[in-house]
Amino acid sequence: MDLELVASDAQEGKKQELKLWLRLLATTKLMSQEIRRRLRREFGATLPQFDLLAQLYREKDGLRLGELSSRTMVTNGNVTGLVERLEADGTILRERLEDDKRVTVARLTEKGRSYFEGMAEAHERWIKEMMAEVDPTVISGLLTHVGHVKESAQRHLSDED
Amino acid sequence: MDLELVASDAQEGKKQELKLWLRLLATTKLMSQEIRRRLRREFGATLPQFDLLAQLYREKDGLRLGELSSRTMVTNGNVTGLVERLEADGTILRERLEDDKRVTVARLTEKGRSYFEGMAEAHERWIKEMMAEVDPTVISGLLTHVGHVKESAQRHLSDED
DNA sequence: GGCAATTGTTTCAGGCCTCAAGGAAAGTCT
DNA sequence: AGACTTTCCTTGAGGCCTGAAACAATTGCC
Repeated sequence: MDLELVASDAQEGKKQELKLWLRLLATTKLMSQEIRRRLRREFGATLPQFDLLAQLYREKDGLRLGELSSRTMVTNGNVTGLVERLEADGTILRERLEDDKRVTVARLTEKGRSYFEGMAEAHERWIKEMMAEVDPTVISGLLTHVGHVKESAQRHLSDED
Repeated sequence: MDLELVASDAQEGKKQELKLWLRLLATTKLMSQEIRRRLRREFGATLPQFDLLAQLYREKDGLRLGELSSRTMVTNGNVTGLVERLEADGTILRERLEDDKRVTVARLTEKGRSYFEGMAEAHERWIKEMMAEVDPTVISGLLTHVGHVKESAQRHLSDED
């Protein structure tokens, strides 16, 4: 094609990032609303709870609240409340360390363990169902490219961490 | 490579959708936390407010709350509160229609208009900055492929709409 | 016209979320 | 030891979010 088209492409391309961002946002919002709805209906759970339980599931010895907070990208203050509610209905428990009485460790109970397994199985099924019409090649392409976006974003945060 | 590898690839591929989902979620969470932080610091605004204002910006005659709700993917009840707060600090105003007194229309004020323009300019800059290290080709590939994911998800919701 | 169903918004309870400020335990410095 | 600083968690105010129930105005049906 000619220079004119290249030029207009370049201009058109200027807002590509913004469009991508809006589309990413809309897509994850759509999907998480659906997941939320189903978690609620079928398990009486919320997405943040599911997320938190998933972290505890793979750590038999439990995690300190601070670790939980950074792994789930949820603020400390918020973890406190989440953990309180989950402890109240017996899916996890919480105890202070003897060595260092500042830290609290949360751990899945047996009940919590099997409860989570049921949810995880359903959750994975739902995701596959929602992405059913997307070509597997496209999926793995997205996996690496979304990874690039994440890494780029990570390097451009206000304060480093 | 041989059959074994193909087979193991196929097995490996089984959780690709789940991985992609988690990565999408983590990426948008990371980016929106950053955007939120900056909107707050530099404009005293929140992301949902920005989103809502963006919709009103392109509709000079305003929008009914129901329209706002579906365009921003925010529930009706939530729109009520958002609109109340935005009206309180004078960026939008709200009025009932004469023809149909059930409907309320929200519209940007002049103040709101220029306030939003400032934010929008910064917002776009931030997005480009965060995606700076991603190849433009990759960006446009993502744009279409994330679109596929969205469409697929849209066709697999519990209740149709 | 009068009653029922529908549409558009608000209200409410419960949970999520952030930032900022508080308190308690452990480490550090002199 | 006593005072400073840091680490880990909790609290509190303000806002976002959902689903369900309440209300009000409009439309449809007889």
